[in-house]
Amino acid sequence: MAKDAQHPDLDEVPLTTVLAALSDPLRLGLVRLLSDGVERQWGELDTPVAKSTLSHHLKVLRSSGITRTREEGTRCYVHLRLDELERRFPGLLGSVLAAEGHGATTVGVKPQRQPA
Amino acid sequence: MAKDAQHPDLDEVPLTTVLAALSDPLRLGLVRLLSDGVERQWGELDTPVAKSTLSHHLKVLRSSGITRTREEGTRCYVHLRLDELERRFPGLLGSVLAAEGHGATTVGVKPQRQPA
DNA sequence: CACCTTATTCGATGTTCGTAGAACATCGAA
DNA sequence: TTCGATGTTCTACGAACATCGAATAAGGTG
Repeated sequence: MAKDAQHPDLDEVPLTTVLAALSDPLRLGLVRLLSDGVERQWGELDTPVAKSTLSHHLKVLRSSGITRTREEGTRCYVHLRLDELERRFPGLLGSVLAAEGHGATTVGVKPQRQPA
Repeated sequence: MAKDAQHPDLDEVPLTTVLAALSDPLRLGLVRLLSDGVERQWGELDTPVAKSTLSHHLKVLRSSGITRTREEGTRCYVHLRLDELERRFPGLLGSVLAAEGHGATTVGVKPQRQPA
């Protein structure tokens, strides 16, 4: 992401934007995976889409204030803005994650080459 | 709606579908208006869109299991499936309605000609 | 420096969505 | 039956979106 790593102030983000971001199966899957609060690296995310597509979806999540991206060298790490989301939309993430039969794409974690 | 007034079983509806339905400003506005549990007639809904567009949005809400439509003569009435939604997605509607700065379109209630 | 890895951006494509107007179907009332 | 009110459906179109592959930029490593 780099240059335009715009992380919006959550107070500026309308609810509709967040809901739209969460209404995509892949993005919801990503959020579910990240819901444990652990920061993941791009490469760890095991999704059924092309790299560029994944990059796009992560950008959507980022620009809607759901995730935060941090870069370290060439690697990028993502994590949910859990606390902020909870303050802005109390209970939302919880009820979203609690739902069964969510149509989310299952996103796994690829064993990543440990940067020693 | 009439012929194909399909009201899906909420258990069959994926979360992503519900979120997608709620991510539109007008639809979210409709849901907010209906959140008091009161059943409203089509004509009562004061929205800034054409009749056909409103019909479309109401159809989306209906087919995603959020609202239920009842027809009486030529009039149609809508109301939220509050209890069912709560059981299926506990807390979801509450947190959605609680959010401030939702980007919802404000939907008013038109004084309706009382069918005496 | 050459090279590999990682992620972004660009161009192209096909799909879905929101919207409106016109035509149609229904029902109730005059 | 004719008219008016109410909704639905059809058709169309531009905007937005999802997707991919190729090209690009930036960091490490040898």
